[in-house]
This record gives sequence, C-alpha cells and structure tokens, in this order.
Amino acid sequence: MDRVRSRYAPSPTGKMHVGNLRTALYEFLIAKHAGGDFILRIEDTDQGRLVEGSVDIIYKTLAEAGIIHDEGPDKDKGYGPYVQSERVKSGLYMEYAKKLVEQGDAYYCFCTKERLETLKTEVNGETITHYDKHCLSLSKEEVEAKLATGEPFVIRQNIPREGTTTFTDANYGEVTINNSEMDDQILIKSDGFPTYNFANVVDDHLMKISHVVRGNEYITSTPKYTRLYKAFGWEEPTYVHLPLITNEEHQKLSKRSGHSSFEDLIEQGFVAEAIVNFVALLGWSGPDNREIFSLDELIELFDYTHINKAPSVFDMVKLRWMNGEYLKAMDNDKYYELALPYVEKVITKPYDKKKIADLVKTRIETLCDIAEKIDFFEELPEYDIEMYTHKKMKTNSENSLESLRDLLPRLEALEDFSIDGIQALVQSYVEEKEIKNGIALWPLRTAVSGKQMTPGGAYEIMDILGKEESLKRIRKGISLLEAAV
RNA sequence: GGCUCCGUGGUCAAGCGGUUAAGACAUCGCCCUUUCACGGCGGUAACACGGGUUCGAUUCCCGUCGGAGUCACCA
Repeated sequence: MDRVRSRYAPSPTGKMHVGNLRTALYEFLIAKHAGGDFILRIEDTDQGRLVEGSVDIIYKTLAEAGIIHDEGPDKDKGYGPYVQSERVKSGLYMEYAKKLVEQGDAYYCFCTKERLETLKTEVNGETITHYDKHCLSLSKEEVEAKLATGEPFVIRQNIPREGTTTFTDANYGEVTINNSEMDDQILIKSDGFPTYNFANVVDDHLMKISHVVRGNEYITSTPKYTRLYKAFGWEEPTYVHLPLITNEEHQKLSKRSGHSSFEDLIEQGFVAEAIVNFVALLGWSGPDNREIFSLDELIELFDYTHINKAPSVFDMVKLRWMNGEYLKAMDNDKYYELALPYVEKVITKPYDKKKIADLVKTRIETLCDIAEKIDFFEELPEYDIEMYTHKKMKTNSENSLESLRDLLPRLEALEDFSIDGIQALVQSYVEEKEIKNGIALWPLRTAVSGKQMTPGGAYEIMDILGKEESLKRIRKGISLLEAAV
C-alpha cells in the first residue's frame, strides 16, 4: 500500500477560518493515524487576493493548534517548492497545460472580457457564465499566429458536452455529474499563473498526495479533476469531502462572519486545545461516548470512513462549555499563566492575583469571562440596599444592619484576617446569636462585594481584600443601611 | 433556475433491518451550598412526509417536501 500523504493547501488570504482549521486537522489526523506525512502547501495562485501576513498566520495557527506539518515551505523533503508562486517560475504548470493542449484535452482561448461578458446570464440574482467553446474551433495556425503577436490568452480545459463523469468519494460514495454541467474551466490564466483547480491536480500528483480532504463545496467541481487525472493518465487520490460547517442560520460559514476564525476565537478567550477538540467533533465522533479528546487521542481514534454527511452548525454555546471543561481540567500553573493577563486588565491594586484567578477557575467558560466576575475587587460598585434582602437567606435591611454592626468591632479586633480566622470568628458569632449562617454571611458578602453574585463567598473575598479594605466596605454598608432604616 | 449533496430532539451526534432510538450541549426541576459556580440526580424533547421492498423499516429503493452547496482569469 502506498504511503499515506495528505496535504493542507490554503491560499493566503487572511485569517484561518474554522472550516479550514477542521480540514487541516482532518488531513493531519488521517496522515498521522496511518503513520504518514502531512504536507503544507501554499496556494498563492491568485496574486490579486493575497493578504500580507497570511502565511505567518497559517504557520502560527497550525503551530498553536498542534497540527504540525512534516513538509512545507520551511521543511523541504524533496517535493518542493511548496509555494505555488515559486513553482510557477519553473514553467511546470504551463508545460503540463501544453501537454493537454496537444492531446486535445485543453485549448487556447483568446476571448476578450467583453465577449465573455455577453455569455453571462443571471439567475436569481446570481451571475452564471458558461463558456461556449468559441476558441476551440481555432485552427492550429490561427492559434500560432495569435500567440506570435503576443495576444493575451488563457488555456481552458476541454470538457465534452455529452456524457457524464463519475468520481468516488470516501464519504459520499459515487458522484456523477453531467459533462454539460461543467464549464471549460481555465487552467492557465492570462497572467501565466495556473488556477487553483489546475495547480492542485498537478501538485497533488507530483507530491504523491494520497488523500485529498476538503469541504463539500468542492464536490461539484471534482469531476473536472477526475477528467484532468484521466487526461494525464494519473491515479486519482482518495477524496474525502467534508460536510459544511454552518452558522446558526444554517448558512456556510464565511470569513465575513468574523467570529469564526481561529485567531478571533483565541481573542475571545478560548484555548487552542478546546477549539481543536470542538472542531474535530464537527462531523465526526469517537467510538465511545467521550467528547473530550487530546490531539494524541484523536490521532489514535480518528477514522475518516466514519464522517458525517450532513452539515453541522457551529454551536458557540457548546464550544463555550467545552472551553470551560478545558479550563477546569487545566493544571493550575498553566491556567494561571493564561488567566493572569485577563486579571491584570481589571485589577491594578496589589491584591493576590493568583487567589483571584483561582476563585474564578470553575466559574468561567472563556478567559474573557474573568473581567466582569472580578471587577468588584478593584472597586466596590454602587449598589442598591435592596440587595441585602434575600428571601432564601431570610435577610432584610434590619437584620443585615444588625449583623454588620455586631461583626464590625469583632473583625476590627481580629488579628488573623485569613479565611480560617474570619470563618472562626463568624461561626462563633452565629452560634452565639443562634442564627442561620446566612443571616451573617449574606450581608457580609454583599457589603464587601456590592454584587448579587460573586466568585467565592464572604471569607474568600475578605481574605483577598485584606482587613483594611474589608472593614471600609463593611462600614460603607452600615452607613447605607442606616440611612435607609 | 440547472446540477449536486444532505434530512435522527433547539444544537452536536450514536445507530449501519428487529433497540424502552444512546450520549453531550442547551433547557427545566431537585440535591449540595454563605451568593454564584462546580459537582450529583432526574425531567421535557427527535427518526420531514408519502409510497414501495421485507415477516419486520430510523436503517434499503422511489417520489414529494425542506435545507444547503455550486454554476469566476476565487479558492
């Protein structure tokens, strides 16, 4: 059996979309599962759409995601160059295209933009062009003559109008398309660059790619590939078309949706491992009921013959959940390292940031959730004294005031202002007065935080705030309550 | 519009002729608890429809409907 070689072939046009990330991941998993090679090839044949810095983003994203390529522009293993614009220079695509022309499987076309314009029709607001093979009738001499004068040309694939073309996909089975549906697509553009579709076929063959994985938006153009492979007499790779990833409206995810690139998700406080895990499960599921998989586990378990056919919605809510799981399971040092910048965004006072970060670890789903949960440490918010009234805790303004008044002098006298110290103090007060914990603790937590909900309770918060600030906030609570009662 | 693909709860997703149709997220309720989380327990909720084939269809075939994709000198 031939060695499994898969490839991720992005065009450097911006950030890395989650759909592309999944494609890259699956290619990687297929290769690694089989002990094969995963290749990175840059498809920059559309010079007009290049976005500066995109290649760096691709490297960075792949690295962060742990999708490590065995070969690529930076790791030439003998199949290079791995950047198509560099490959163009050798004239290889033109050479192969000319071979097709000689065989009659392709032809020169000199049609002008204006003439092409007349071929356009509009259906439901979509513009559709179907080339009419106008230049196919040019004689060899006519072509030579035009070429000699330097007239701009393209080379088009010659697809018969009759018959059908069938290819086999590992996921979707046999797919047959009427040849009449296929346009005589351009293989070589007037700038001398190959089109993606052509370069792809040539390079996949030259690089001995065994598995081609891509989104199923390519499924209807695949027969054109098949015809190209046949024309060259090359063996076709195994195609694995993937179901589309859609937004909540069930539309294909587009770059414009903004929030769907890997970079953006990182910016939104997601961790790389969670994104990879989540994306792996869009279209595939493991053999058991597990959903949390490390990359190594994915490599071991991934089976491309069990991929879903139906499109899947990119559910941010579930991603958030999964990210929370990763955060909770993360070892403390790594978590702290990730969380610290987010803590520092809100906390400028000299509180123990580690303690604050720990407090919030099981309460957040993304790192960006940290800010709004800890802001009260930095500054006591303005709050309504209604907050002291809590049905379940059986508190109201009166008994809250009483608790705070009782507790204040005791806390002032407290030497050991630690969680344990404060707890012991409050406990003895509660026992002494024979009241429920809540009667003392609810007002205390409220006074000290000014919030309805907080990470951690009164003890943890006071411990972090320290004695001075805690007492200050309690006094503030007392005066607010006094003013109202 | 032509063509292609798809169609199990709101979402992800097991299932690959015979099941009480898993599980997860979300949602709801209960427990735990000094709030909120975490954790634990439980509930609501699905085979698009109509024909076949078969002793028996979620599963196979056909049709209908629905959704999506695609129809560039973009990938």
